[in-house]
Amino acid sequence: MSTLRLDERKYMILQAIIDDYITTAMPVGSRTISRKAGVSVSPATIRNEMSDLEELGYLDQPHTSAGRVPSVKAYRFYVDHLIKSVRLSNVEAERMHEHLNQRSSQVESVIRSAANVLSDATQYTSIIVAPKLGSLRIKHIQLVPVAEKTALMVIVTNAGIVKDAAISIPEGLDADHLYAISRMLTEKLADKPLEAVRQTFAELLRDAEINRRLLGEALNVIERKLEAGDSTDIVIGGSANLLAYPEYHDVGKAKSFLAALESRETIRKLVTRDGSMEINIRIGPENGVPELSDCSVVTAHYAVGDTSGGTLGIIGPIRMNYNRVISVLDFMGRTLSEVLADRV
Amino acid sequence: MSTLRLDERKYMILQAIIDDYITTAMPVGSRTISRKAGVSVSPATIRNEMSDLEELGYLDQPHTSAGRVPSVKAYRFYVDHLIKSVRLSNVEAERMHEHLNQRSSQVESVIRSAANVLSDATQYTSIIVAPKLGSLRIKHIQLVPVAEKTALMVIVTNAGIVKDAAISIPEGLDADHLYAISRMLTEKLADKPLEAVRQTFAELLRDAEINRRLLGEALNVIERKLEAGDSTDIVIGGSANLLAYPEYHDVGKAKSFLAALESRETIRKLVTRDGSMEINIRIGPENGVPELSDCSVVTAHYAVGDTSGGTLGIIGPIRMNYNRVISVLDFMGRTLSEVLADRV
DNA sequence: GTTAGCACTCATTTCTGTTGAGTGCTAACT
DNA sequence: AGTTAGCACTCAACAGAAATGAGTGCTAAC
Repeated sequence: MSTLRLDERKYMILQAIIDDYITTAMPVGSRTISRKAGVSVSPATIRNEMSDLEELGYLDQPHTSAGRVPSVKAYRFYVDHLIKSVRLSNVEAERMHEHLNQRSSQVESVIRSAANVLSDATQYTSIIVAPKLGSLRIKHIQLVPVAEKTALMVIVTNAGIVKDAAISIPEGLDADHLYAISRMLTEKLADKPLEAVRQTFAELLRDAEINRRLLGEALNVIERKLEAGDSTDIVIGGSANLLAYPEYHDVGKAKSFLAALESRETIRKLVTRDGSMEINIRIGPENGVPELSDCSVVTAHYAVGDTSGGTLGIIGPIRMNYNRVISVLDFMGRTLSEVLADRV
Repeated sequence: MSTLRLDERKYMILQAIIDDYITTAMPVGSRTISRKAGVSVSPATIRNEMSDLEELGYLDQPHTSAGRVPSVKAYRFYVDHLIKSVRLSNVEAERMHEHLNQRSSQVESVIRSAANVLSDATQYTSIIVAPKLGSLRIKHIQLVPVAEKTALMVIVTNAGIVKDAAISIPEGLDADHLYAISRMLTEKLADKPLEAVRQTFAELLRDAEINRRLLGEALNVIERKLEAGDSTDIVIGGSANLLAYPEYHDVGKAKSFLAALESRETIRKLVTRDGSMEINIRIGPENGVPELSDCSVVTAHYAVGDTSGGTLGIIGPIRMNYNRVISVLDFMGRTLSEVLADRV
């Protein structure tokens, strides 16, 4: 017996099976495929091919007398070789663009609408991570006393993103002192990227005149806030969308999916991307979160200015419409970058 | 036939039925009640009483041969007359307290954990609205240029809450000007409540030296941000929790519930409270949101300092455990006020 | 006023056969 | 050698039918 290989016809059949399964969620039988336009062989022949594809690991059979279902390996092959980029219709592109633009120019709010647009357009669940602030620059720092021994440190960056954190005030520093320190920090740190900030701090700490406790705490806050984007900056849209699909008609599954979505930690793991590929696709177990091993995650990237950016993504059933999702993400990534560009 | 009245025994039976239905979600039959401790009459007698209660509108019968189910009117009566406040166990109170305290002192983050604690403790869905800022005081205002013609206006209030909004810069104002204006605004507005702010602005606008366009826009932003708490300040916890209850085993219902939760507008309507009652209970249709007419909403209030505060609430099935929910909300309201107190 | 007894209702469960989509294999055909 | 028709076989899904049982309402006795 000769070694099985994926010839031209097997490609075609595999693609037909996946396409059909993506829209119907039902195991695909040989007749269905042979009836398809462009296929001119009998069901029996298809069956033989299917049998080969199964042996090769591209198809699974739920039980003897059901049709075939694509395996994870099949989807992997599909997105690697069979994806054809679909252009969005102009009218749809227009509508998405509009939805993003009409809102206030606050970054937070743009991202929130983007999540809605994304989940509406795909009918899956969308995830958007606010821009990572690492390579952004500080515009302004202000220490504002809010209580006896507590001040609020407010950091404004060039992308118009504001971060704040409580910081404790050492003995003997009054409001005027804080004000002076704010001015000094703003002056020294303005327009510097994070790496330079650290160095500047090192220099400042050598200066005996300045309160070290306060400075240390301040640096700490800046690093924490700007480097490892903290937990407030993830927006999820359309979490209920997936319930429309038959794979979630089991309430138990629906519940565990939604519960997983509630953990910021899980989401963060999901959208952490390996490569710097334009579009990142993780199919089923590939996403690394066991609770979501029957979901696929597709992520893309958007830019804020040319220094930094964030991630946008879609999470849906493994049999998701990858073609469409990729097109939408690609378009949205660009649109988002565009809309946020004038914020920098 | 004498007019039907709710006598002592009917009270008891009604309460028993509601208690049972709350835990089992199954129509309650006469045998079940007569077997209960403290009841010493036969099922037949209970049936007669039930029949009366049904005529009075407190019970419904899904179909002839099923047990009885409490009506909305019954729940109303229950919460108005039959509620007995349950004290939380010390160990539980302790645990909740701990969960709130161990987190960072950022208001946002405290509220986020509070939502989680609340939904965990009740196993329903929790909603927390960040403090309304109306009666808070401004601590600091800073205009930070972020782009050619755009500045970010950052407002820090005494509760340590930071609000920001983009604002356009009129021609001919450079960074130094903005800085001066920030100083001036901070000086004039610091520690003033919103009502006084409006007046101060009126005075400032009379002063010809100051740029009116900018001031007008600034006032606008302040009012919008501080008065009608904007859409970013609602946190929802445990939205998946309700799926565990049989009333949501129908995926359609689950979906429409979750979809309703996604609309900030809907939520805002839900937590807008009529009276200034300590605890506000709206049963089923009483909550005013048709999509959620089979949910009950219980809300309470927490304080930030003694000037202002926010709302915390629970949304769950009509047959929710009101006793427990009320206790938890009451405790959490106090705890939250306590935790946030040192922020002012 | 209370309760036992009984006929009746009706959702739920269980069992049964039936249907039909689909497979795998074999033998004939090109 | 690859393709296809034919056929026996598998198995989930559907549809009744019968059994179950929780529950009611009514009546008559206590």
